[in-house]
Amino acid sequence: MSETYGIAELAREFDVTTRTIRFYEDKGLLVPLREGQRRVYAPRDRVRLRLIMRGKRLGFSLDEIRQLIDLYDVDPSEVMQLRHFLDKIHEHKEILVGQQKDISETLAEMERIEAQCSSLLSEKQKKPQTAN
Amino acid sequence: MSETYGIAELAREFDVTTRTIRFYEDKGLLVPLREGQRRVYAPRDRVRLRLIMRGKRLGFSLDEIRQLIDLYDVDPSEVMQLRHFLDKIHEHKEILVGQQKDISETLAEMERIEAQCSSLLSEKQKKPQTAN
DNA sequence: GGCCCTCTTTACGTTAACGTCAACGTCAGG
DNA sequence: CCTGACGTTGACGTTAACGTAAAGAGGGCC
Repeated sequence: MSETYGIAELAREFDVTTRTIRFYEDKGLLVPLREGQRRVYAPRDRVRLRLIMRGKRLGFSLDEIRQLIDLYDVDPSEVMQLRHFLDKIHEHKEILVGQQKDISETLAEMERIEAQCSSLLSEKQKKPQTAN
Repeated sequence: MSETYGIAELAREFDVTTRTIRFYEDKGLLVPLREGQRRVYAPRDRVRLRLIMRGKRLGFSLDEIRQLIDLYDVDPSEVMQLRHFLDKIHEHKEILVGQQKDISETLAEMERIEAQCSSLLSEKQKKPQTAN
């Protein structure tokens, strides 16, 4: 019933090399099952890989990403751990909100430059003779 | 009239080392004036440094950041360059929008986990005797 | 059996982004 | 004049995140 994947399969899907996937395993980001020597990836590994890629797009290190991923596997055993988790989550949420702010600032500036740039361009195209 | 800054001054303000600032200069991200041997930073260098830090928070490489910064110094000379600029801007805007999506997805998941986590916590605190 | 293909481990190489250390100049204060 | 704070260049060290190459296991198939 449960779908499984080979390493090359995942590599193609996420456009990374198999080396990269094994590297992530070395770093404790992925823990696939084995069939003999072969690595066998379950859907949860695929989800993890997706989380990893998203983390990378946001500029987080593999270390930070691992901590993040661990948040998805909360085991509701110890209260202390739950508190700690909540702290971690708050911490990361703040970083993300900061990034949102950085992005909207940057986008605003991009659009300012863009407008200025394309107005210059249309001017030039109206009167291409005036090299003024 | 125009304010200037020393390297240590900027380093303190942005919480980086002087080594880092010199490194950015090596990479062509900063081009301070000189007084004899000493580097003298103008307000525009300070702005650039701010842009660099923001870029880093968003996970861009120094190379990408340099390209970005260059966008702020559009010289309206050549039409070809303007077109090229517009392309670059579009390109980067798409990345930023992608990041926005990644962030809001992640934030949503964080809050889902957070809710689940704190509901577990409050349960535990109501009946701390049931180690169930 | 021979060949090809995928997968495995092991190990060394590489790039970016700095850190660290050495060796030296310069200027104000005591 | 000496010290100490601050600045300079240059060179080598370090860490993260892989790339690359070598050498071999195992299975399918003709």
